[in-house]
Amino acid sequence: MNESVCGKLKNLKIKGKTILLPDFFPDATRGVIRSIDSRDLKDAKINGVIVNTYHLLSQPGPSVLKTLGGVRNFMGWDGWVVSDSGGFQLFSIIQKNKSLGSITRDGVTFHLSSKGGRSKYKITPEKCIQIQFDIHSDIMVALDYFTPYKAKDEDIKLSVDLTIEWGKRCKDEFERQCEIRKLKNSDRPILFGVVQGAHNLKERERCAAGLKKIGFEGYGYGGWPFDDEMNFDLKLTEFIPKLFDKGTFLYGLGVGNPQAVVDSVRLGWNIFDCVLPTRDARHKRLYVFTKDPKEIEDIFNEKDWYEYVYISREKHVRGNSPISPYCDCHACKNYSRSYLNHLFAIDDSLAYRLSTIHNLRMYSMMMEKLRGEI
RNA sequence: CCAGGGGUGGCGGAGUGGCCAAUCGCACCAGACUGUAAAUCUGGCGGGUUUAUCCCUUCGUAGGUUCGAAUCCUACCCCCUGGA
Repeated sequence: MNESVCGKLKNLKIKGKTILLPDFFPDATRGVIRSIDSRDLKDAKINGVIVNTYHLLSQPGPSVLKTLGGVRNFMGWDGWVVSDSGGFQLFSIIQKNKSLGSITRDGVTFHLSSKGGRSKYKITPEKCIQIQFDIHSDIMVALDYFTPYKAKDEDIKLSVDLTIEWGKRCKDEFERQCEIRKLKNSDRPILFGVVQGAHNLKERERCAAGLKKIGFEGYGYGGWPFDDEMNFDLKLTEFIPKLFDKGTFLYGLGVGNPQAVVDSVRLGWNIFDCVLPTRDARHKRLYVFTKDPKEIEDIFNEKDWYEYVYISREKHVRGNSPISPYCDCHACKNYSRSYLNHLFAIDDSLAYRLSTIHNLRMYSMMMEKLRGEI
């Protein structure tokens, strides 16, 4: 374990409350963790969620969120809320289909609403921050320019240039909004910048330096954190924290599967979000510890401490045991594998709910383990 | 008993002389999913091997026609729908 970066940041104070670190916040992209509600989230010991600025801009729209007093009120959630800038999906979708939008120095224009229709949206760095204030999130993300892993050098350079430029505009707008809203220091959300640069370490370094100069309260892992073989890129994950002072708040955007989260915590990252546990749940892939997490002595150095259960397999039709004997989630406490298998077989939405609750509880237990609570 | 329709791989259901070991769907098996265009997608799914526009067995049963039959003919068995 790298003691110089690991474990330095034990908590983060925002708006007078404290986030215990590390933690994992699942993706409530559109203001909901698909198939479950805020109470389920709380019961699964989830402390925070990340919502998406672009998706919420598209629906329900900032004025609705403003009227409702922010997304927390809107979704009946009293935990932490991170708002992602929307950069990632905009860029990744435009890269898949160029007709869906365009990118200029001023911002991103996009022609697809979350309804599937063809409304037009333009997100500039300023607008991105304004909407995040309407969302009323605790942690905000500066608009960044995403590049895929295999990006060409010139694209990487452009992405770093614009990520820094937009970062500055976001930061300025952030300060302006705090002023307009007369937020005291204890009421302010925090804003972090995103380190781009793809696989190019020099560009990563340049991006980190540019962002540091602007001065954010944290920094995110941008881009696609995988190597050529689609393995989680540990080299990059280790490299980026070294570009910042010890104790800097670091956010692993889109990270990751359980092993990637554990590895990233070891390397100094503090908060994570990823669609995997919730999407996998809906896709019938459940996560289970291979032994009681209390008995995992050193999760950073152990292997095979978790595995998948493909719950719709025929072998679970008569499975009288819970998904996991080491799990205290609503699904494991009250239902058998057999029942869950049945719910999937008949396509009942309860299958998605119970599976999602379970996978999220697995993640929250993993985080408890990483915080040394169990 | 008469008339009509039909029996195809675990199931449903295409195919109606060669390109058929047989479209497709379901089920089943093995996977993928990483700041959510995703309750989605990929591959396998008769057997064998020298892995190939190869061999064997298979489209109710038994014969037949044909260079060649799931496909045509005959008989038989079974199912469905009307009628006595």
